[in-house]
Amino acid sequence: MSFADASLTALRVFREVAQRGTLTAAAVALGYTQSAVSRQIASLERAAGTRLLERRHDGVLLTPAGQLVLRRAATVLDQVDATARELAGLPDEHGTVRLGWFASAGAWLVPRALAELHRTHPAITVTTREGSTPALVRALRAETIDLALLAAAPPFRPPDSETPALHLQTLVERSLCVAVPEAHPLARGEFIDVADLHGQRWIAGPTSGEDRLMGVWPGLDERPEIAHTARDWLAKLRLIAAGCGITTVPAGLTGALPSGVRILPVRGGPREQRRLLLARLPKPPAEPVARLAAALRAVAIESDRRSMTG
Amino acid sequence: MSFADASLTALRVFREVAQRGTLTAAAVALGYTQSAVSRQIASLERAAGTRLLERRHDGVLLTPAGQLVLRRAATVLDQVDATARELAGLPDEHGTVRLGWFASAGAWLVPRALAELHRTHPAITVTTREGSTPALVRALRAETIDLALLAAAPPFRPPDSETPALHLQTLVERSLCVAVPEAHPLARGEFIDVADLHGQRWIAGPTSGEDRLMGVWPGLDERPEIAHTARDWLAKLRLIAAGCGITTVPAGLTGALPSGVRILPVRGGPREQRRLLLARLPKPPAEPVARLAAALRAVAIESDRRSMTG
DNA sequence: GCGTGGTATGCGTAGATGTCATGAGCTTCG
DNA sequence: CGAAGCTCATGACATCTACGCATACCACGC
Repeated sequence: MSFADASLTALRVFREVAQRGTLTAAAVALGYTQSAVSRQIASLERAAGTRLLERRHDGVLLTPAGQLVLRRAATVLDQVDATARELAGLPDEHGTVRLGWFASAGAWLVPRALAELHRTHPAITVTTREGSTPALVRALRAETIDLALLAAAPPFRPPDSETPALHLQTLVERSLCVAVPEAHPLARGEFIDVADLHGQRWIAGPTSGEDRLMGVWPGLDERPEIAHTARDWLAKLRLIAAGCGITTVPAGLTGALPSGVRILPVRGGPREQRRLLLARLPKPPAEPVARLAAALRAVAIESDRRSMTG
Repeated sequence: MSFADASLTALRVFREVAQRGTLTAAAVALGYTQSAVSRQIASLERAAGTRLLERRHDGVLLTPAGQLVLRRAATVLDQVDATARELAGLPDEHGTVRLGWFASAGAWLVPRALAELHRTHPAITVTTREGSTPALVRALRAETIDLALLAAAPPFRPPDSETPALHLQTLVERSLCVAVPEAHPLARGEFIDVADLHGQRWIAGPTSGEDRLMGVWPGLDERPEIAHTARDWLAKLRLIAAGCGITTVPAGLTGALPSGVRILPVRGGPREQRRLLLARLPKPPAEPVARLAAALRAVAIESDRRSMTG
């Protein structure tokens, strides 16, 4: 029994697990039961002769051997799938880029950049997926996506500590803002004082375990009143327009506002910087990947300049 | 059902079949029955949605789709096996070259070149296999060997017509010679006249179907008398030393003669040129492969020079 | 303590993957 | 021409694998 006896399905399952971070999630994604996934991993580990995953109560982590196997599995599966496409007479995927993005980038930056890219390079096809930062990072490592737009807050640590380190590029760095209804008293000025945020009703994101609470201004010295929780930006902004509360937003969202909402910077207190990062594996990107990266960069910078001056 | 559902075993079987040229031979090599191989291929073809092999009465040929799959399968299996080695803590195979050679190169050129290479580059490991020209060509295509020493006779056609064409390099081009016992009347002169070859007793190679008869001087206008057939060079030469007959030999064998045998050129009749070719896939070779190629070239040329002048 | 995440495992079944035996097609040889 | 010898294909059967289901187990948070 050696790794050479591993099966392609096992490699597929393993890649999915590495990407999802959880046997259960991988099972759902693959349409398997959790037990099937558990067994596949067990069999792969038996073939490899080592543990590939470190089991934790909140999911799994890749051991060094697991990282090795993941790298190889990714290229193996890519080869196989490319062969399948080629045999099926489908266009090969060299002109296709897979982009992952975190929720707030989808409202503004991604569509703009795709439109721009389609104008200048119509031959490039882009597929995208939304995901959380850790999900996107895992997807990058599993080579399931080629590029990821990530949000980062101080202290700006790299999003994972595995090797090789991801290639990171800061697209823009902006201050966190607050979105308020146009009719709201806070909406009268050109900025909001941090002291005025006391006692507000907040619209937060879904509380996602380890992550810090999103949507509420950080560092408030009170227990915030969460009036609503929503994941979707459009829902959140509509709730604001309806006067149901206020929430924090990245400055980049300015261009995508529905009527009835104003976005204002906050003065006083520590500056809440947020970075928009473009991440990829450190190896040199294929040409369409580089094109998309360039388009994202261009749109981000241009929109940054416009919102500074406008 | 798509090619993505193919199994690694099927790919392994397919590679072996491509390398052997026959389901039956692949089955023997793999320790399977012929029927198992047949089923595996059938299942792979079902997954691919096309025929990968053209069935012929004397074996199989790869269809264009089959060539595509072979290329991919070779890299996939290489990846998997490399992973297996790495997990097992074995040294990786980057320093290893796999060389294939046809029988008469094994007696002289190969050992000399390996000794030379070991002296100058002790870190490079070489594994070798003997094989017929078509077997070696298939092994090159299946990426089971990195380099092949081939023999070629006029009209010097490329050894296969698949794409991409193999990269071929002529190491030496020499005339076919005849080996005779020292005590033989023909051994008295410095050369043999083609007319004197009439009525001799020949030691031939095993009659291998399509191939022309080896060991007997080509173009004799009589039915030759085959006294013995032998595959092994040492056996053949010993038979000659014992006076049992004569046979044709490539000139390069001169340096590896047992006592009691003389090798002489033949005058009269058309010149029977034989080339020693070094073949590899057209992609740029890894550094150890290039080193071995250089060593083979050097030894071949040097031995050519010595036998011309000596 | 109990509900809610996670993973592991016993059990029964369906399907994949082998072997064996046989068949069908072609070439070679007597 | 017919038998032998080679090829690949295929029906019948055994076995082993890998799945789903149900359950057990463990750690965390309320």
